[in-house]
Amino acid sequence: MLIATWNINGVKARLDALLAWLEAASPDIVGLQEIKSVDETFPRAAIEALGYHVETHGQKGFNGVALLSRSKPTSVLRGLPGNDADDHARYIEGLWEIGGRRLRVASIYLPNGNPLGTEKFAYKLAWMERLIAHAAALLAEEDDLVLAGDYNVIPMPIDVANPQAWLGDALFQPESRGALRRLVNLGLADAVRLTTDEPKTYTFWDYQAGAWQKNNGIRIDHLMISPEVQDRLVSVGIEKHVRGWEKPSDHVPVVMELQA
DNA sequence: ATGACTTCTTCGAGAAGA
Repeated sequence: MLIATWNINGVKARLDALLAWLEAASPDIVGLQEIKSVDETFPRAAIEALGYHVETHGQKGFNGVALLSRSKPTSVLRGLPGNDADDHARYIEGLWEIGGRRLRVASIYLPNGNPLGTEKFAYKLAWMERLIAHAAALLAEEDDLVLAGDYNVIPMPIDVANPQAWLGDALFQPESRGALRRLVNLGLADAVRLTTDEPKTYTFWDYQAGAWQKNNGIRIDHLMISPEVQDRLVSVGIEKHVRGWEKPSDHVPVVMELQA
């Protein structure tokens, strides 16, 4: 079974790339972020034609997350619990019952948080606290759990080509990294780092200043997995070649294989 | 370097991203 995450940076601008990647990689469950679409205009028909069920949590203009899956989820949660006043579409969670097991997969678009010293950074940190609280509740269920998404956090210096350049950025602040560690310390694991300690392992390259050509990247898209899923982990791959496609997203998919 | 790109708003320049 293949589970993936991809910040697609606009599902309508990226539809051809999405369809091509779904056909090539044939994932079973995909969490998308930054669909930049409302639910009504999400291009679901073209995706359904490839055999996927589509669940969206959209928003006008920016943000927005979705779950694509070979089988229909038995339930779906839209929005991260813990603050009814938060109207950003950044969280969708599905529950599947497959082969007698219960599997939860969330698609997460964690706030960017820049610039520092503004309410945007406070919102990021508060959102991370809500995510930690919700993850703790989910882990207590002891079902298979995957928190997949664009975390907008660089975990460690090894995960960035030029650490010095990010010292003043919300993605690399001690508070952001500490909150990510506290999420992991609940019992989740970063699937990429369970399988490789290779440096220069990135998931995002800026459109600007030739970042892709220079491999000036960062690793911010993560598959965070519960102990039950860790036990079934076979392999993890970063679909780096997708960044070289025509009209690419600035992020690439991250995929893991689990034992059936 | 308040830059550089890119998408979305919706037809033009601004917001947002990372």
